[in-house]
Amino acid sequence: MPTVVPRKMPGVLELLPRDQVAMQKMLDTIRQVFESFGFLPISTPALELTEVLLTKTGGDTERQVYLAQSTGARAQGHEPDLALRFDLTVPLARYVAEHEGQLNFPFRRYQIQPVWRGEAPQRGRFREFIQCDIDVVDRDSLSIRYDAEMPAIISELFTRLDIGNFTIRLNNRRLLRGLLSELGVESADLQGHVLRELDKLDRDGIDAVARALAARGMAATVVDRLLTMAGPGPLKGIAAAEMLKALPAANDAMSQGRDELLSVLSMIEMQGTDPNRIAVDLSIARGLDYYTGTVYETTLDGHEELGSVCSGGRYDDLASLYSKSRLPGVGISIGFTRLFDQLRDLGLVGSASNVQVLVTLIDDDGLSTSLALASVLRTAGYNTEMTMTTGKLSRQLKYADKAGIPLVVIAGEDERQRGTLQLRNLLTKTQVEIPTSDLAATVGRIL
RNA sequence: GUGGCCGUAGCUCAGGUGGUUAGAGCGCCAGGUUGUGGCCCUGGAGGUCGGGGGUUCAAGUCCCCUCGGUCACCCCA
Repeated sequence: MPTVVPRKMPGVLELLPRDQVAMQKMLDTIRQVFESFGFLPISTPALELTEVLLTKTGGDTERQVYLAQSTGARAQGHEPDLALRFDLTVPLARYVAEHEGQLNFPFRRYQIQPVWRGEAPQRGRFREFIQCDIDVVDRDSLSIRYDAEMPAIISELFTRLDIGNFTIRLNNRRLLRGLLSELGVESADLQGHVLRELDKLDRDGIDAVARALAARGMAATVVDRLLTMAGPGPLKGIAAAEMLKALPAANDAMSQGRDELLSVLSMIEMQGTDPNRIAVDLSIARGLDYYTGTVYETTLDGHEELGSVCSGGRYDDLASLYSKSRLPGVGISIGFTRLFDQLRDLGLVGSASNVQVLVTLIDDDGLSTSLALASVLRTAGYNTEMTMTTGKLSRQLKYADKAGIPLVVIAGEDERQRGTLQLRNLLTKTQVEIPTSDLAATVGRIL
């Protein structure tokens, strides 16, 4: 009698095989696009030393990190010295600093791995989820041109994923900081709060944000000027450039940020990226404050409520905690698990088997024939499953149907005497009798 | 970390004011004559009503505690 209820920790996504196939296809597409832009794969261990991972003791981050230790260490009363990675950026920083001497700069890496966060799980919030990250990291300085490459990658990626139209929103944190300091919002703490409120313009509307800012102690006139400049929403093409040029260059940060954004826009145009996919939106800020320049967010048109599905930005120094070298970079990240889960809810991902053919077994005398046919199909490159025990044909067909296997091979006594087989297509409900020697070629024609 | 809602078969849920052997749909299994699936028909398996305590002649139904799930906020992917 079972005594343990089979259940898993909340906040993890576990799929049935047909959905898992769809997920892997999506991951394959992402990887192919990353590689097509010349990014190299790396993989880091799930567990990092706590002294490495938890150096930036951000209060919230620390609260969400899963600590780990061996049972032996625990029995001896030691504090956990290991922790599960909560993102891919900190491990990248450690990786680059550790292997700096052997890497080829500018270093372009992609990384597709799970991360863990001890959150209160809710819809779209997971404790274990896959991130797909790319970053370009260089020593001393990194050209602004790399900032323009990111939207090209995002655009190619979401076009290939074929899940509808999307908008890549750009902003520049330097510009925002300059704007805030021009408005007298100087403290980094207050700036952080203001940027987070600005980020909510989309969701909460201008009035709610104005009230929230006023509650932070900002004067009404300042709030008004801020929302006038940052609040016109996403602007595309000429309108975006004109809006930027009309901004007052009140300080160095503002003019530098604005120039960076303008040059990114001009590079994007040169690359031939679809201009309808690109918008400038001065309200996006990204929560993380290690971004220093360009920032990106991507939303799916018509599904803005999902939030950003691909975000990133430019940072001044990736690994200041681990290395004396100055390592500026720019990168983007896809919260893949959330994206996949939401797309599945919206019915935007398919579900299929990766098994292409089922070879049935009608009677034991046909065992060697069926085994040979399955072998022929596999040699020809088709994913083939074979039924190993005889059973009613109706059951074998039902099995294939339920499993999502499109083709079924039937070779009973009659067919064997004729040197033929039945090839049934479950999708079209059609069936042809063909010579056994034609099997691979016929399957190839159908699939 | 703060606050709201919910816990009855594998899943989604019914079960007025407490009262005989707790139900439905879907799913699952087996049949509907010998080798053709998704439809239909018949039959079957499956629940100590999250757990513990209390009130009562009697509790899935009322009260308390506890565990679990879920949503919003915070923060984020």
